[in-house]
Amino acid sequence: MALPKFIAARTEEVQAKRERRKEARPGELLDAALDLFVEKGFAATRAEEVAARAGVSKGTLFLYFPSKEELFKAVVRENISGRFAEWNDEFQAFDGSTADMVRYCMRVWWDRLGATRASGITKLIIGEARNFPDITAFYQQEVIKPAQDLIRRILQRGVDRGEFRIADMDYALFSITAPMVFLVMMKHSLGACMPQDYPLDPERYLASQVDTLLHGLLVRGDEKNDKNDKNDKNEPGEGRKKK
Amino acid sequence: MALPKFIAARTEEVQAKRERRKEARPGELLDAALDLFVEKGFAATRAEEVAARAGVSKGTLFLYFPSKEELFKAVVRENISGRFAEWNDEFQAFDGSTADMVRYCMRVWWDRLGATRASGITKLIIGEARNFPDITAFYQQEVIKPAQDLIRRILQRGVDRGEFRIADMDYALFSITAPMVFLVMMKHSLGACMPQDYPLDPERYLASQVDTLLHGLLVRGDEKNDKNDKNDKNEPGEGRKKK
Amino acid sequence: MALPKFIAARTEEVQAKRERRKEARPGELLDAALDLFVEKGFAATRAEEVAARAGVSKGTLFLYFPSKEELFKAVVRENISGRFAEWNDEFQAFDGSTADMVRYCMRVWWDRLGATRASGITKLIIGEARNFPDITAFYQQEVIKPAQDLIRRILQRGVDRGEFRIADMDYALFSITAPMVFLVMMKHSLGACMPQDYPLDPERYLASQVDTLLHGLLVRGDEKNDKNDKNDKNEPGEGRKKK
Amino acid sequence: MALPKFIAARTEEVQAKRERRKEARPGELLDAALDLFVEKGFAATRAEEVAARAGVSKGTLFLYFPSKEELFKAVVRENISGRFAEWNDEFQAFDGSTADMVRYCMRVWWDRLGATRASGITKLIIGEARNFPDITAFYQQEVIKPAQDLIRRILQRGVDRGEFRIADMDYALFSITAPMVFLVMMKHSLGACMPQDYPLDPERYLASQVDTLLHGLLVRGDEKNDKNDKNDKNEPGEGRKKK
DNA sequence: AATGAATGAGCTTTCATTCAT
DNA sequence: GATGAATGAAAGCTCATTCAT
Repeated sequence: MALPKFIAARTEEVQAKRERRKEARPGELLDAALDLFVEKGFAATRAEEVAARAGVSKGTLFLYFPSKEELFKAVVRENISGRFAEWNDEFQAFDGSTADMVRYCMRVWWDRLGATRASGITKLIIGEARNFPDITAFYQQEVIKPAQDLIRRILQRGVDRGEFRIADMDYALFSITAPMVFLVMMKHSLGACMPQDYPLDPERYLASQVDTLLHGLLVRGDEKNDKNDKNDKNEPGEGRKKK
Repeated sequence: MALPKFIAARTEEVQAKRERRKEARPGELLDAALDLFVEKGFAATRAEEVAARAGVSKGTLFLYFPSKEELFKAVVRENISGRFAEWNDEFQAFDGSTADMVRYCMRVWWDRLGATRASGITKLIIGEARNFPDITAFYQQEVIKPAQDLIRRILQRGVDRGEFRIADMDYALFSITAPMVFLVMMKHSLGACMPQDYPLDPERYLASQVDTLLHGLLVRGDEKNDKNDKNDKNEPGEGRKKK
Repeated sequence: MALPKFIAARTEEVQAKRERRKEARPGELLDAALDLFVEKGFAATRAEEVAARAGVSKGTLFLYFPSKEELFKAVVRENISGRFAEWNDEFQAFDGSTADMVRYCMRVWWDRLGATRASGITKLIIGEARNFPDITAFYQQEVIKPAQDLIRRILQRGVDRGEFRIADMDYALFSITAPMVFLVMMKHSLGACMPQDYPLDPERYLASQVDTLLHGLLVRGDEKNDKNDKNDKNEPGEGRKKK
Repeated sequence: MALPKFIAARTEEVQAKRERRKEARPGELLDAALDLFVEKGFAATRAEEVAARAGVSKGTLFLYFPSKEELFKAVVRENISGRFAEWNDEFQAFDGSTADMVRYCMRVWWDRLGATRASGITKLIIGEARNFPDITAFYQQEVIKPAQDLIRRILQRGVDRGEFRIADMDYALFSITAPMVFLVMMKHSLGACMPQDYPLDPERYLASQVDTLLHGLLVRGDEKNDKNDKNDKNEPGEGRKKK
């Protein structure tokens, strides 16, 4: 009898929220956390702000994730490492030339990671790796190692099939990751430091880097072979000039 | 009305400190600050730790620099922006081919910045630009703009002398800075994330990037010209294969 | 990544505190703050001490008030400026002679402000106005101006009804506020400097000051009118009809 | 031989300073300290600022005064308590009516203290007495007590000579000091809080307060006597013979 | 006598995490 | 499950005072 109108008024609203509770909560929190971690970095992201952006209270955040660090790990798993299995399968099933496989790899990386918010995590790691050794170790094991293994397998396939000639596998790996790192830096941080808008078109940049790389990697005699392979269905051809 | 909490018989120790008073202090503090800023970033570096590393107390730091932000700016001036004048003069006086000038520029950058601790400041800026707008603005004005102007002048010289053919100056600038940024990331952060030590030889990496770039920039007919210019006295030639 | 430093078995104590949560907190903090601001002044009052006196921790204070300055403003609003509306209404409804209105005003001021802890805020402002311009501006706008306007309206009513003859309104205002200020100084500060207890009876002092003032303000012909309204000098009679 | 020109250049300048050293130093420091204490209060006045204003270094200040508190006491002695002996003699030698003596007292106070910077010390004491018990005790003993004794002697003289009729000596004292305190508050603090410039003429205010007081104090039969002595209300007559 | 570099306790404010409801 | 009030360690900066020169 005391505050019936007030309680009644809140009931519907609360009801509405209950609908998407339990299962939705962690996802909303991870989503908010990704935004904020990418925007501010790990240390500067406040737990309360994550909760607020997810529409829940601070307490609820810690109900789902025992600490800010665990929240971060969950964000990484959700957005990056959790997908390696799928990608591994995808590349396992790939049956074009290895040159196309490399091109496809680059493109998939850009479409599914590089161009998304998730790439900001790389920037975050670069900035804060040394301050959070646990996170660094986690990232190293859950992201960097699998990614390198994946790329390494691709390159090794090229070698095994006589398509690639690779003197130093580590150096080759690095030639593939370097442009990725650079693009991500531009996108998430350096771009903001530039006086004018940088006219960097990520897809063209990546394509040109890949081509440069391939012409160094490819066994010379096979070069024309590569050209012929280019139109396979997985990678419909790079001939575009713009965009 | 604070009371002296210690009567102290550390006379000798204090004596030793007085020796290198006033002139030495700011330098020692800047040195310690550079170390810590590079290691931990701006936000995570505690003023007291800087002071401790310089062998003084918290209060002494603020005797020389009115705030952490001013300390950071002083570090940047000391290690980067304060040197642009000298570099500008150096390039003003350069009279070889512009291709050699670009090679020389890259090499000078690596020797005097990239290979030193100061390059860590770039990593710091990448990680924290968005959280400290004042610092970003300062860095943008004191470092990025002068650096771009310097490089732009070099490229323009190439164009004016008929050596270079440049369609888009901004894009050309970016082709020069990209490898710098990438190297710095590897050195200060990603390297620590790598399972094995990356076998990246910075000087070879830079040289190869420059060559790739030049063969795109150079006016075709002048290409042999460039080859001839290579032996100018300022930068006696890049023909080395290793290291 | 702070760690809980205590596991704490103070359950009962905590229980008791939760009882009067949220609604009670701000009031308790304002109460403690008023005590300490009056006792020590603004600058010398430590936030932690306010919190401790309110029975909460340092952090809790800043949960309710974003800064020490805002805490102070809230204290002023709670104890002084928030009451002007009510007082304005009260005087709007007054329908005795304006002389009685002045006496009533003095008495109300003493009963509701002068005699309470809140009057110590005046002492604080006197001592620290020059060191905290923001606070001074706030106090000037939220307290001094409304108070002067209120008194000015009373005096103007006397003039409009032919009861008072006032040459200089500002000077007249000052004649009313001077004894208030003096009493407050005695109560909160000078009294503590006096060797013996000062035998100052505030109510008698105020009544005598008012009478002196009125005999100067009153239009001579009305003087006997006024005389009729008042019964004794300690208790000057409250001819008001309403409220 | 090392820096002869530099040393020579400084010599003259230093020489000039030596001229007024030793004796002048404490006076300059007291002068600067009075300014700053009055402007900012005791706690908020920084020792270094006092030294700077006196043209010496921080260390020198503590060479002459062992602590900020002692500096303050010295300021009080220099500007207030050190003068009581002289004033006592002056009043000892006075041989006009006691009414004139009271008027003279008020005027002398205003001319030599109230109207000078030194009156700001009263404001300072009001604001900070409770925070600095040592200072309060000192002020109480060195200023308030002598001042009260002086006034008390004057009033007692009036009683002894049959000029005054005083029921309660403490209350009478207070009637004399109240206007002094009020004027000082207006001058040093409240004035700054007032929206418009207050039209308070200190000398008229004091004269009128004294007259009001005297007509209450004076034995009725002597009243006409007193009337004869005074000429106009702005300048209430200086019946004193000496000095 | 004079200097000023050095000190460190002390103050306001922030924020991850806890826990009674 | 969800909440949000409460905590307290930690960080930047100030300033009276000391003391070797």
